[in-house]
Amino acid sequence: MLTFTEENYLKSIYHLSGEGQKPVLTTQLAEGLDTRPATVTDMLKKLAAKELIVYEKYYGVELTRKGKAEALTVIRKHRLWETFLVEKLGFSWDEVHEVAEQLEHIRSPLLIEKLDIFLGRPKADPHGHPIPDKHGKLPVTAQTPLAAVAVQQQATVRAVRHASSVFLKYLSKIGVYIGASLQVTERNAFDHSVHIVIDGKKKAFLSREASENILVTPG
Amino acid sequence: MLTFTEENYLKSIYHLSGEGQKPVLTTQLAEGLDTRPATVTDMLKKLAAKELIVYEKYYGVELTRKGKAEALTVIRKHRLWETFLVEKLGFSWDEVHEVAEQLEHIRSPLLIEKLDIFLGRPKADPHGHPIPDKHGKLPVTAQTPLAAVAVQQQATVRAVRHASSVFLKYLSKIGVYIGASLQVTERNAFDHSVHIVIDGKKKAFLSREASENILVTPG
DNA sequence: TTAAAAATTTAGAATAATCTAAAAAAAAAT
DNA sequence: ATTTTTTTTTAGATTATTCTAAATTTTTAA
Repeated sequence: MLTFTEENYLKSIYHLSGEGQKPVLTTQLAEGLDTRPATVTDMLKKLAAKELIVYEKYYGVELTRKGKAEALTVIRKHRLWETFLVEKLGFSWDEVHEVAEQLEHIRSPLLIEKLDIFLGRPKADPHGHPIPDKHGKLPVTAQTPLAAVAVQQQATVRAVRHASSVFLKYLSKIGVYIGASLQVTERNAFDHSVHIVIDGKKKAFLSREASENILVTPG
Repeated sequence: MLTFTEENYLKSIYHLSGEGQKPVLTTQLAEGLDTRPATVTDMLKKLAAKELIVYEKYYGVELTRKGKAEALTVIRKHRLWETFLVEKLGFSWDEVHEVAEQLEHIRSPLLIEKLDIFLGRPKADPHGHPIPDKHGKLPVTAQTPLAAVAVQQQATVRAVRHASSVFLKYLSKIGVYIGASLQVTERNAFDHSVHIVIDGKKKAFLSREASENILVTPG
């Protein structure tokens, strides 16, 4: 059985590797987990001994099939709890992360199954992030950043990339939400900032950085 | 800030002392927390240093005002979560304890407040145990064990004393539940076992031990 | 009231997770 | 192709929780 710390390492490795594509470096993990590289090295040895990761000294770390499955279970729990907090308890999307970081470690397969049913087997959390099913399968989605949408094109908001509290609060303030219909009315050639119209009514201005972090589908 | 272990000690001291009446002994705690007396002694020193308990060597331990407040917060969370699991997720009353033991340690006053509202500010959990309000105040109830109810008297089930899984399953099987109307039709003078009628329909037989653990109000 | 039994504490050690400082390896730059 | 810089690992400690075994204190019983 894994400790909370071990689960956090696996989750962090999963995210930093880009769903398990590229190897993750010690310093990246130290940064992401707000700890020291030496601490990370110690933990990597432990996770490798448990066959949850493949760890090659000085090179980096990758998840094994087993490690990836554990990571996806934690991510599933995190996203289901976030959905619960917003849909049922009335949290706003910028308030849920810290609480879900705690709830994701609760151990009870029955609880997660019942929660999933209670929520209507949601496919995505309040930030639009896909919820893995109980076998760790992720729904595939073809989303593009708003930054890549051509002027005059219509698009629907599906997710946000980095769900930091300040970014989410900012989006709420200007009227951007999951499901909103956006049209890019103008793109500044100099800094790639854009003017948008939300739901055919509200106008807003977004920096390139902001538009990179809003994921949409055409139409 | 308290660790999970510290919270469990405070909760255990609260329960074993009978809501803070009598001092609790080292061995009692070791028994209740499934650990060794030596371990308990170590932790008691730590809790005393934090002024959560008054600890007198060889004599026993009592909660301070601060310790009692912490214990009641954990108990509040435990009972709210149990209520959620039964009322919203469809758990049965014998399945909730272990999960609530984990959930009770989640730290978020906002979460607890929102959960309390979502559940309609319940006064008791699925076992009939009173839920302290956010200030640690417990609703007072005048409940008596079924063992003390006279023959032919009518009574309503309000709570169970020891909510062990086997006992709860057994009660469900014979048809006893919180809110059920009971009548004691016969009491055996030898072993104090009783015959009861549930809701004027179902008949059942209960040992003295079982009837000691069912709490009722007259009528 | 003294001896035996039970309960409790102390001493010393183990495991997990963390740290700082020093050493070693890899990458970047001259 | 060296030297310098950066990254990573190792070595050695620290804190929290737990344990066993030995010592001590309290309680019970002869």
